Formats: sequence, structure tokens, C-alpha cells
Amino acid sequence: MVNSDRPTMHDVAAAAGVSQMTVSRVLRGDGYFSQDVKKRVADAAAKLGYIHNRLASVQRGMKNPMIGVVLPTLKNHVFTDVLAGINDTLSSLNMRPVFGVSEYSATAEETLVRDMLSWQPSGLILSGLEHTEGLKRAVVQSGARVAEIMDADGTPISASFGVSQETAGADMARHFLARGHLRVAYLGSQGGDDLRAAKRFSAFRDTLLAGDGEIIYERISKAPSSMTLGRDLAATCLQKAEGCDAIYCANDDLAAGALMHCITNEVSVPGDIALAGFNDLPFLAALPQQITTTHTPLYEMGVRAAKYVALDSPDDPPKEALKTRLVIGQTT
Amino acid sequence: MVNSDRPTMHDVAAAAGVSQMTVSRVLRGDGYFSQDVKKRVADAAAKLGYIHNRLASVQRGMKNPMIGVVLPTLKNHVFTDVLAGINDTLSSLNMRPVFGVSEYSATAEETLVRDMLSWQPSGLILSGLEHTEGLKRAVVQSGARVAEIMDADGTPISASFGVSQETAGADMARHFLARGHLRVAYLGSQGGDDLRAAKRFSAFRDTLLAGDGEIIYERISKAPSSMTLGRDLAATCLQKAEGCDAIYCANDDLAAGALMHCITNEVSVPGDIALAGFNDLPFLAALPQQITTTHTPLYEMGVRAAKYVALDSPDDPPKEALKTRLVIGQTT
DNA sequence: ACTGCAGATGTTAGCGCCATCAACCTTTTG
DNA sequence: CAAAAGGTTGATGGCGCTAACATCTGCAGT
Repeated sequence: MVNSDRPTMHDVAAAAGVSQMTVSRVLRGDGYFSQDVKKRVADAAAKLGYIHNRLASVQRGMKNPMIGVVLPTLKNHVFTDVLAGINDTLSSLNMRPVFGVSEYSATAEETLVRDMLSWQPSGLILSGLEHTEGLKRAVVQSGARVAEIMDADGTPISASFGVSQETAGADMARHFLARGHLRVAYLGSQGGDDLRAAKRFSAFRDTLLAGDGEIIYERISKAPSSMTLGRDLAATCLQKAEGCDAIYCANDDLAAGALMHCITNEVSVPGDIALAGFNDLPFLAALPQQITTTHTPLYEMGVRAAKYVALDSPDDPPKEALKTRLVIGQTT
Repeated sequence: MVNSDRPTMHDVAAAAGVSQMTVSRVLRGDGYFSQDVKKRVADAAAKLGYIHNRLASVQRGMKNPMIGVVLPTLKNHVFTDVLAGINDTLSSLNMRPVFGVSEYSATAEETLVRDMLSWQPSGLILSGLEHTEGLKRAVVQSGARVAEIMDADGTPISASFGVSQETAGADMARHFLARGHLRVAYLGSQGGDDLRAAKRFSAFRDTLLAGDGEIIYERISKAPSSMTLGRDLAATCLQKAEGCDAIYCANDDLAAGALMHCITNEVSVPGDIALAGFNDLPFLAALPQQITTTHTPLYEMGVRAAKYVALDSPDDPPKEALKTRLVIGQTT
């Protein structure tokens, strides 16, 4: 409920004995005004507890310091890392993120974006490169600056800052082959909704099969990703997949959960079985063993995307593929 | 950059051959209009890709489906759990959260809230009960509905949905005493900025000392909370605090990190040393041992707060203390 | 035939702000 | 010392939308 007695520039103007226009100028520090007037206005505004009404100024044509951010989930720490990069950058530029979570649904994403666009944000950050046609059309028409993050394998609407999922998957497969891990299991989550994990796995499989490897077990749970899920999936996997010598997990949470299963059940890692995840999240450093994983510059990705959408350089939209890096596991 | 060629109701009206007011009515489904007009307007809106301008309608006096949410950090999963509750609830009510992160700074929080208020949100969710006077004044004057979450020991601005940190701390101390853990270490993070952790520890200490216990080691790192920090703090603690038989950690991340240290160094838990955390985050279930902790209804807290601020019941603001529950550790 | 009233549409005003222009006043400059 | 330049303030209009009121039609009730 917006109180109707919230003071406006008119009220401040009356209290300071000037016109409303002068108050506007003083508060924005734009144009000419005397020191005397400046002080009177500042005092009046402080006394009344005046708060600027952005709705009105944006409507009038000012830039809206609002950036819409749509992420697939908050359950995976991956996105809180990206978010941190976005948030830190936008804060320093006096802009504010508005978040939405799509739960890996393209239609939910479209609804969310349409909703956000109704606030006339000056920018938008989306996850992944796959969106509904309706979303793309709405975004383009809105004139908001858009950046797509996370992925680099595909065609962005405009700018993109992501990593190549295919390269990451293929790199990991080559590592497996080099280490002689040929009988491999794959564990995933979110059903088929996590499209980036799917791309990764597809490239991983192709590369592995092109070598002498084989996927002897594959299980993509419908549940959202979590350490607990990873632990459970690993338990079933080790029971069913005889002769399996390595597990590739869709992400670090699953891999860490798998590691917990191994520790609890005294399965030696990587002696009995090798484990690999994806993202190189900070918490991996605290585990009893450093798991093999692919480092992705999550924070940096957030920073770049935020900078791009916040500033309005007229350059043509960059499509940057950030580098991933294989992190080899070891006992600590 | 908001494109000036974004279609307005006027454009839709022209395309549909009706007045702009009629478009407004049709799109809101309010008042009278014929089926024929309804269809023409809907078609025109779809063809032009019309997106409603909320700025204008809120300015005109409509309720703003925006809720400001200020959290101390995203680095601790605690807040993403709360956030999930808030987000799910608001989504189902067609409202949108706008997030801000204060990094445990009261002045940053005030800046953030003032910023948010400039968008005329209809509600606000804040963390904790301690805020600057300026913030409280601004919030009250804004007329937005406010809910404060997390804490129950203090006086809220209006509504509050939190847990008693003091009760939780004291309960844990009683558990320690009952188990005969008398030589206790305490590990914390965020310097003195995490006021709720401080309240908890204070009550814990008082209760412990009132029994036969003592705090033989205390270390509150300035770093943000993480598993890695917990692991490092535990390492130093076990080295320095001779005869220590239990560690109370400010939260589950620290406690899990401490557990990782113990596993790596073959320190038996709880044989050699007992560990306790706070919050009962879901990932604890994946660890090789269930750590002792205090369960807090994080998601539920988010749900209740979101419901309160989203709906505009005229009841006087509820001040609810949600129940915490001690979770006793065990090996899995 | 005349009221009455509901259905269907349009007109007007104004939310709070800022770009633009206009007015006036003070310096500076040739 | 007039003219130009610059400092200081105010009046006006309009961004896109919706509440309130106005208008006009058709048709039921008497």
C-alpha cells in the first residue's frame, strides 16, 4: 500500500520556498542553482523524509537503473556465485538487479521476462542460449540491453558471456581416456531440463566413444541437484554398474555427494573409482579430497555480463567465450 | 535504453480501431466491453507485441506487485533457502521480489532500502531486527508493508517472522552440558557483524557457564562463512585448544568444514570431539556423519513473510516466533 | 410512448517527474 | 556603456496509464 501522504517534490518545494522544478534540479545536481537554494532544498527534503520517485522519472524518459536477471535455480551454488558477480558489479554502478527463477522451464522464463519488461528495465541478463521465440521477440522489441550467460555453444540474441559446454565435456573425456578410465558412468539431475549439462555430456560421450571408452551406466534423475542426490545416485550406480572405474557427474554437488558416499563406504577415490564434477565451486577445497572438475569463471561471467548491460556503449554486442580449465583431483 | 518505439495502448487502440481507454479495460478484464472488441484488441496487442507499462499504472495509483528483499549475504545457503520460500510464495501471488545484499552492513542496508523505496514497492522484507534509525523512519513513512525475518529477540518495526536465537543458543548449551561436553570451543565468521550469531553465542555461553562448562577457545574470523573457513578454523582450534571436547560453530558450513578436517585427519567425531552447527541445512544429510545442529524453518519463514507482505489484510502485524528444534548428531 | 437501466464506449484529468523554453538578473567584454 | 554571455529561477507540456464521469444505444417494464 503506497501511502498517499508520501512527500513529493511539490511538498519539498513548498517547504523550501522554491518551485518544484528547482527542487528537481537541486536533487539531481543538474543545471544551475544557488548555494542558498541548494541548502534550503536539501534541508526541506531531509526534514520531510523525501524519497525520489523513480517510477515517475523513468516514465519521463530517464534511464531505469534496473536490470532483470533470470536464473534457472537458486538450489545450485553455481548461480549464487554468478549472482554475486552481477550484484557486486551492478551495485558499484548504482544499478539494481531484479531476480527471477525459472526452475529450468522455458515457458516460465518467458512469463518472467515479460513480467520484468513491464518495469522497463534498461537491461536483462538471461541464462543459456535456448529460449522461446516469444521471449526473444519481446526482448528485442523492448530495446533493453540483453546478455546471455553460462553457455557459448549457440547463437545469442545479442551479447553473450559463457563457456563452451562442448569443449568442457570433450576435455574431460580426453582426460578420462588419458588416465585409462574407460568404463564410465554418468550421473545427472533436473531430468533433461539442464540443457547445458546435456550438451556437456553429449560432447563427453562422443569423445569418449571415439577413444576406447564406453558409457556403461547413465542415470539422470528428475530431482534438482544436491549433494544428497549425488550420494544416492552414486550408491545405486556403484551397486549396479559393475566394473565401472569412473563417474562423471553433471556438477560438483553431485560429485561431492558421490565422494561422501565413497568415504562413508570406504571406497577409495581415485583408487577404486575416479570422480569428476563440473564448475570447481569453492567448497570443493574443503573436502577431504580434491575432486577432478572443470573450473568455470562464474563470478567473472557475472561481472562481464553486468558491466555490459549496465553501461550503454554503442559497440556491437560481444559474444565472449570464457575459458574453462581442467582441475585434476588429488588427495589433500 | 528504452526504445521509444515500444508500442503503447494508443498504438494498440489505433490498430484495433477503438479508444485507448477501451484497450485498458480489455487488457485488465475490467468493466464492460463486447466480445468483438475484446478479440480485436487482443489480436492487435499480440501482433504489436504490446507489453504493459507497470510504471505508468503504479504511478497512477495501482498496487505495485514488487516486494523489496534485503539479505545480509548470498554466500551462506541459509539465505538462498529463505529466498526460495519467498520466491515461490510471491510467484504464486504474481508478485516479484527485488533483491539486495547488505553484506552485514547496516548503512549499506539503509542505502539499499532507500533505493528500493524509490520504486514504490508495496512491501519489504528485511533480515534481522537491528537497523539504522534512518532506515526505520524511511520504511514507516513509505507506507510499504514490512516484515522482518530470521530473528525473534527484539522489537520489530511491524511484523516479524523469526526464530529466537537466544533460545537456540541456550538449548544447545544444555545439550552440551547433558552430554558432558564441558571444555568447549566456539568458531564464528563475519567478524562481529553477524548479530544473530552473536546473540546465539551469548546465550550459549551464559547457559554453559551457568552449568559446569567453560569456553576454552573462541575465534570469530572476519572472513565470510564457508566450509573452507570452517575447516581452517577447526585445524587451528584443535591445535591450540588443548583438552577441547566440543566445538560449537556459528553455522552448518563452518561445522561441515570442521567435520572435513576431522575426517581428513582421522579425528573421531563425536568420539574425540563433538561438533555442532546451526540451521540444519539440507546438505548435512549427505555428509558421512549427521552433525548436531539446530533446525530452523528457513523456507517456512520465507513463505510466511512473503504472504504477509503480499496480501493486504488490515490485521495488526503478527510477531511470530517460529520454533527451532535440536537435531542430535550420529554416524550414518 | 416513456422511463429506467444495463451494456458499451469515449473524454477528461492527473499521478510525479524532467526537457525545454522563457524570463530576469548579474557579470564580463569590446 | 551597450551588447553579449552566463547564472538563476519558474511555467508548460507530456511520458503511459486508469478512476471517474459522460455519452449513446437498445430493450424491458409499465
